[in-house]
Amino acid sequence: MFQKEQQLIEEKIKAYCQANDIALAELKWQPIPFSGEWGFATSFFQTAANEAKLGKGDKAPVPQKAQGIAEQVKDILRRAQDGSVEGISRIEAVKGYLNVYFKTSDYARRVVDEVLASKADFGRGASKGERVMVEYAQPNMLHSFHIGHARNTILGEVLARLVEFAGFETIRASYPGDLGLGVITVVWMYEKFHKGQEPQDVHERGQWLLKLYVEATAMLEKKENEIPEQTAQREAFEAERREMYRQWDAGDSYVRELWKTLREWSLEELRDILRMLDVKMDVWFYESEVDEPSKAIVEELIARGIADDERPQGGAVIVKIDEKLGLTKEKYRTNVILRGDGTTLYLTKDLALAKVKFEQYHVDRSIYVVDVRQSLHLQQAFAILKLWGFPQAEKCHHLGYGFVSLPEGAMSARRGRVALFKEVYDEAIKRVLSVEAEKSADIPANEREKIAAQIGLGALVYSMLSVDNNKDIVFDINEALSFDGRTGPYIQNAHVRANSILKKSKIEGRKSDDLGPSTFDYELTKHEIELIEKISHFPNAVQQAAEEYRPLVMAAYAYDLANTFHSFYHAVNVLQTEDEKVKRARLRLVAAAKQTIANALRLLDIQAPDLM
RNA sequence: GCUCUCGUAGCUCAGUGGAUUAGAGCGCUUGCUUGCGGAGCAAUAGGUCGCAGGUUCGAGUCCUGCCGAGAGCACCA
Repeated sequence: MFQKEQQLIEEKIKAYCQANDIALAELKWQPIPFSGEWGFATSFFQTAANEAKLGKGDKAPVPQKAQGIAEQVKDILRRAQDGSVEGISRIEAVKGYLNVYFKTSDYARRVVDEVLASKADFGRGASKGERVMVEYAQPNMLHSFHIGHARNTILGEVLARLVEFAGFETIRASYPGDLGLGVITVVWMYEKFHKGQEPQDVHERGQWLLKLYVEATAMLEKKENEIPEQTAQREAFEAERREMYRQWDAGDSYVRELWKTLREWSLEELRDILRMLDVKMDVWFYESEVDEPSKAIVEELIARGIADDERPQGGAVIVKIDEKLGLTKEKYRTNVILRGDGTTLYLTKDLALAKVKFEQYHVDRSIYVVDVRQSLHLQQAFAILKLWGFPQAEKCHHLGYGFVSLPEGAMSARRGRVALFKEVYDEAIKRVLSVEAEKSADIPANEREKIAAQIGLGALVYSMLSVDNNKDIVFDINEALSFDGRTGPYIQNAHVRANSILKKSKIEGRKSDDLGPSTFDYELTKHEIELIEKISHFPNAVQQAAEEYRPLVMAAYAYDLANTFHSFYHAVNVLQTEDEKVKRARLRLVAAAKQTIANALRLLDIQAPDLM
């Protein structure tokens, strides 16, 4: 926000150092980390170290030398300052740092004016001229959507929002796993034992499919002390399931139709959950549609000498990745891209899909939001893409996320030991409603349900985002749905309070939103200053989160901002401010804070209600 | 055996080269509502940043080794 001033000063420092033969190191600017005044700072430690290495000047320790340089620079800037850098109040040299302070009123006005002028676009980055595809939401079909899938989907969506807002053209892609033996198992169970029994509600039906899977798994699993009849029964079922899978593979129309119907039920549930999470996919890649075309790329890779066909020797089609890359130490190893029987694998399909992403969607960067345990597979895929000659392979990125388990142990779809997203969601609403009944009796009942969903989801979503993506999570519903402390509702509450002040100020006589210009030409309190400072960092937080592909950066920022607002709220009573001019300025500051909190929450895929 | 991730307060986690004093939340202790909403604020207590070396003017942050935890390693996804 203050690049112009920074650049001007930087030029003067460079000119001075050049004239005085000082080996200036790169200037890294940062905000001055003390509250009370604003400005930017840079240190001269590296420069002093450079000087020391060259044996110039006295033998003073580096910190002392740095301080000396900072003082020289300060003097030269002060002398040149008259009118040359507008908005700068003073410059000082402290502990090897050069601190450049802004004029308080100018700084405050510029920050608040910019937020209120840009509104929902405050913090949006300039176009980067690159297209990014984020692939996420790849649940296995017919197994219902659990809390682990929710972590995936939330991370993916927030990442998509971040890169989009930071300035990348963004494509959201879902890749549901709609084939395989696990899927057919449910079809078989349905056809044999449950045809026509399905519930009508979208979510009940989706969850019911998971129950069929659990039932089938129990039926097909070898038990201890089986009597011969049981063994025979089990083996007969197993044979039926395998036969159905074979028929599906052969394109049998009856099995295909059944499969299509169940698959659609499962997709309906997925689409509704995405709607609940406010996720709008641009592209759907179904595993079943990628399967057949992916076989063609195997031939291409063999022809190019990247893959080795060992089928004549009774093997499979493999890629010796390390060898082809000329690596001596094992890193990517060797992997199979086509089974001996000619059927495809996960890797086969991912390679084919990557080709589609590059050639049909022209993506420059490709992000995969996938469980960390698949890290090696994705690294292998990226390495093969590189061998294949795709320059975009360098900009493929695996955003891995840690395993989500339950306090009682790992989730297991086949055992039915899962925390279903919809069930957690319903529980969240229930809990918020009970809090609402106590704290927000004045909110009309029909509004409460909607707000409860926003707050409940806010808690759940934030709990998924406030832990670094590569960390495992033990999903404890009481922690995830906590409303106190470092949580989604805490941030939402800051938004509600800001809104409450603005609303009340209008009721008390103000006609419109227009508060006139901001004039911060009074002595600002510490809390006002900290709030303005925090708001001004939002654009940087957006860029950092997007560049590092780390939703956590934004989650942490949003909490910080809310925390600063809550402190301000308690320390400064806006509506009771006597001086009209000061009151107006403070109201504009509150409006700017509300806007920035709303923008941050939007990036986190969390609603910002006006009441709660 | 090899590869990757991680080890920071009682617990759950931020912080990945520079500033007085390593930060939050939960839990503990104590204050604050006849004040814009207490889903809040303020204060107190709690840390040899796994261990040992090294690089650097400067290391929780980078490198090496060790210890400990988890994950992955060719026809599953």
